[in-house]
Amino acid sequence: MVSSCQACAHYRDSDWGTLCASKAANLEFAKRTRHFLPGEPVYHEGDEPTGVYCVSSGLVGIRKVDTDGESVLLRLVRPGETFGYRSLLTGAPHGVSAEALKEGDVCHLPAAGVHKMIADDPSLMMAFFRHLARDMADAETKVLETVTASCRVRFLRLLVALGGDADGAAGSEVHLELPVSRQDIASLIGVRSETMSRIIRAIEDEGLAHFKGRHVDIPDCRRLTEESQGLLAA
Amino acid sequence: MVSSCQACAHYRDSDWGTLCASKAANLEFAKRTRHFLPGEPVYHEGDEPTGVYCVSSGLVGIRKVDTDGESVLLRLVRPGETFGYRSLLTGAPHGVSAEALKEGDVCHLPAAGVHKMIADDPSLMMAFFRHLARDMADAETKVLETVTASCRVRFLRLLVALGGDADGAAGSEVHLELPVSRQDIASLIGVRSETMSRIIRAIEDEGLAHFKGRHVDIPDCRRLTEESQGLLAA
DNA sequence: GGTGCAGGTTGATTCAGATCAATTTCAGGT
DNA sequence: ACCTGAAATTGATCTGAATCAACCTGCACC
Repeated sequence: MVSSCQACAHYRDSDWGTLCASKAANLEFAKRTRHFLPGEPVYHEGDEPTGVYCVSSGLVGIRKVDTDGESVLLRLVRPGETFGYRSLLTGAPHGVSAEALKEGDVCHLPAAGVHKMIADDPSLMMAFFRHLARDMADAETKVLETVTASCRVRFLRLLVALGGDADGAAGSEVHLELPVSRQDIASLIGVRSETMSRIIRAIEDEGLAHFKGRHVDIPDCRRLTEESQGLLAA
Repeated sequence: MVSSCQACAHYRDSDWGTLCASKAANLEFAKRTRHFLPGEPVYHEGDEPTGVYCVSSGLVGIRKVDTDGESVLLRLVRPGETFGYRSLLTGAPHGVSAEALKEGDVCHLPAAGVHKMIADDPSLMMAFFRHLARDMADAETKVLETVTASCRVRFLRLLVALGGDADGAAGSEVHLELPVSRQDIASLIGVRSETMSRIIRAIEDEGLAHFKGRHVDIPDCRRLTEESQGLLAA
């Protein structure tokens, strides 16, 4: 039942993409794939690292919880993406928790194999560094936005980000799917779910986008992008 | 006028501490130390990386600016700490800016030398990874706090962090020095300077701490720590 | 078909912190 | 000492988002 990592659709641009085939053999060794249902935890904050994880299918969320139970969804981990490598490589307990947000498969690569591969091929360490650097840049942007931008703008920016590389042609229509529940979207931009409802209502009323379940229709992609830059002019 | 890095008081627990002496010789080679006055920029967001920097004395601030000019002080870089390595190693332009917050010296180590040292000794790469991992953990904590904690609590936590490893003995008195202006402290916790004034006033009135310029006296360290955990009970 | 329940919506109200505006304090320069 | 400009304080007011409280869904399960 174990499918090869190298056969994975995302293999080439994953963190493992630069490993030469012979060394990548370690990937398969001792790999364990487990099926997760929405809400199931992969690991908790404070757990000791046992290896790294790679999303095969579905969606994983990285969450951090405050002392008083309040939590924020820090980021999403998509298929092909590796996570949990930070704690493994520093040896510190996990500082965040990971949970399945959608049903899917997550692979677990035990510590020993990962350490061996890193020793064999320094490019892997570099790949993890790059990955972490990208996440760090996102985190920094998030801190800035949380402090300076209104929740409306933060949500619009999220939509633009989810819309991906849609060309910015004026009037171009884009369609996208929210990857998670509205509650989780709210947690992702750091607002209450009630507020999330209201934001969506307002955007709907303005005709900026149309929401139906997790379905989003954006009639004018350009206009959305402009508004997401912040509403300076009245 | 160039003093040796290995003679630096912070050398051993810096990112360079694990380099063996012979390899560390590259550190001195081509190193340039420059004096900075408060407010002077080290590099700007968008600049191409030219090497890494190490704070010899003084204090450096890492800042990120929004499209509309609003900015946040993301973190402080203290003497002995290296910064700017992220962009150098990923090859991407700087995503944040760095500026001197206090007068002092900052060393610049050109790209070539750094790459050579990393090639010679993989432990250096690992040290940078650890450093980045720590910063990432801090950034994640900051995101969570900004969303869930009041600005009062955020400030108290900053005080506790600045107080460092003061033992938690009840009633223990601690004295500390704010490293930067109140404006910058405000920017660090993501509030307006007016709000900062009011927070300090309130804390002063409660007798939690006494402020005089950058001088802070904390009569009961334990109490401060408790309050910084969030004010659950009324 | 109900029944339970998580996910989502809507309204009324409150409140933390921003904003606007006016001073006051303080450090540096001449 | 005096002048100047930046840093800090203070007050009045406004507002975005949280909070509290119902009330709708749709959908899994008996």
